[in-house]
Amino acid sequence: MPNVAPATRERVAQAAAELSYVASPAASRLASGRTSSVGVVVPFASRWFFAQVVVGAAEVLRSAGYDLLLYQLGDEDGREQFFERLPLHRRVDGALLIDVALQPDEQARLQSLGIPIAVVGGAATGVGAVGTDEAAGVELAVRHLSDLGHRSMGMLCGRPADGLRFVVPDQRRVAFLEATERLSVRTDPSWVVTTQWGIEGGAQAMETLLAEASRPTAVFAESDEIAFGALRTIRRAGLAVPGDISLVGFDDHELASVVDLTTVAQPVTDLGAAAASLLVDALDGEADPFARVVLPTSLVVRGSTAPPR
Amino acid sequence: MPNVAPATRERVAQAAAELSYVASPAASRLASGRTSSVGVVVPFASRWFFAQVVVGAAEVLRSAGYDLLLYQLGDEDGREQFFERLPLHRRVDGALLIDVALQPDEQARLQSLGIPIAVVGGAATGVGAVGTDEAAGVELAVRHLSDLGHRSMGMLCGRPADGLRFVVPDQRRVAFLEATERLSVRTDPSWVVTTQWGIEGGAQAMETLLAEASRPTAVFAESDEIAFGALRTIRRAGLAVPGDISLVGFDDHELASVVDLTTVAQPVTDLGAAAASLLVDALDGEADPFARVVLPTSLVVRGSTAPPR
DNA sequence: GTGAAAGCGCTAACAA
DNA sequence: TTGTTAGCGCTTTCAC
Repeated sequence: MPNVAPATRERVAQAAAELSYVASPAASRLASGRTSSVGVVVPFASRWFFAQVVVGAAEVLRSAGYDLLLYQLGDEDGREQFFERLPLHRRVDGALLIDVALQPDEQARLQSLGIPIAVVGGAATGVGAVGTDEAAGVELAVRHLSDLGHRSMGMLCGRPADGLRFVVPDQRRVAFLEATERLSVRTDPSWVVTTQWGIEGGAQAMETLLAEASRPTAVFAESDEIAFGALRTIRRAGLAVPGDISLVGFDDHELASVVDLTTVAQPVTDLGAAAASLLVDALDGEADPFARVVLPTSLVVRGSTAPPR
Repeated sequence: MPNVAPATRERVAQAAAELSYVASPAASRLASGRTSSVGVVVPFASRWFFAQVVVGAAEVLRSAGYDLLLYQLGDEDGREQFFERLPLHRRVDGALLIDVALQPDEQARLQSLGIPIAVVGGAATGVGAVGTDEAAGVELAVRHLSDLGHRSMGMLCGRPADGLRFVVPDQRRVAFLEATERLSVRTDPSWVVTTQWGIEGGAQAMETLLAEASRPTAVFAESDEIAFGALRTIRRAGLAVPGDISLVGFDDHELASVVDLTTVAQPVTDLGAAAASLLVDALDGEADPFARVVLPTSLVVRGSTAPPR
């Protein structure tokens, strides 16, 4: 309605507001084919990293006028069901996957939705992708320890329960092996232990490592949560951090400061915001829907690292 | 289609599955007036407690066939906008509010949606409500300390940033005062310090408490996250836990075991699941939509409490 | 019990 | 430009 006096327009808008009239989303969706909502898919909604990313995405989506439909994959069964039933079908205009390593068939299934897709972590083709510079971050950790004088290092890697696949863990393990080699730091296959993701996993992994005949003077944990578990094991074993073992994590979890953990910080909320922006731009047809964004990491030195004895 | 041979019915279903046909949600919504989705409203999606509750709710909602629309209030501005614009309007069949202390006008606004509502934490009338037995939980903490021989106790309370209102903090503070009185434990207004919610808030609150001329031998923190911050301050002040001060938290946060914190555990995920069930039942017209569920707490004794010196 | 038809409340294409 | 109309794809009601 272009030719309407501003005053009239204002009054109409006001009346609408007072009656709290809003166009029926259902009718609008049916007629236009647009849902004004995007699906955000996470393996586990409660894990710190995912929750942070969701927050970043939520803010961007809200101000762009999109509703946020949250889907939690959960265990392997849930994951299969998700890709089989595709509950996003016809319900969202776009999808945002957080740290879900897409198998080829899963990706094909997803593409069959015919909607723009963005991912955080991982690098599927044909989708927008944002992530942190994993290799650089890992190098930051290894170099820090190396600079302190550590010549032998181990690593604690996480493998999710129930066979769920992620992509970031592999990237970090590979980066660790490359960085140690580049810096001529000694490591050993028996010092790179993989267990279940999370605190309990980290605790177990460190138990395994401590049970080895020899052990490194420093340990890099793939995530702060794994490091937290490792910390618990080390302390319960009567050893001191950093006296007996230096420990570095990855994430800069909000509790890292409480346990005085040196860690590689990544801009977690920004990851979600960036991915959501990518998606929103793609939905507006305003941008390369297959863009790739890499965010930087930084080292936060706290009290869990020191020169070796 | 009642009179269809089972075999035929099966074949049709299979064909539908193969073509991955699903009824258009938009059309279905428009025709039926039902959206098959519920709105879940949280102050901050990334805080541990809220994320846990959302997970509990998500699982129940998913298996009941409801989509989960996530709304994050954020700061006071966001909250006002939410209640003014009511973005849930005509988009959801029901709403689940997590720890949002409803002002009378806000509740009225919400009721104007004309949909079933359930809340976690707090006890608005005319809605389904689930919560933990706050008073009993606080008593558990105070009694534990009292049993250890502590005759003086302080408390660290959280006040959210930006004037956002919650209801649970007040309940816990009142319960603390009642419990200490009942057990003849000494406390003091200057020992009950309220600051911003969270780790940093807890750290500050403990600084304030340590600056007092006299101080209690034990401290109860309203939440584990506040306790984590307090722990950091105590350690940085060169004091020992539990040597100099005993500390008890509330929640049984997944990291409580890492810092060896004695705490009052509450079934966080169950809260979300119970509230979601309440809502689903109300939507099915199968239950009292104003039901009230109270879940129990339990004491988890770890290493942050001991008899006073 | 079965099938046809009339909306649900918008959007978009079209005619005026 | 502006107003009109034909769907969008279901659900539900109402004849049959």
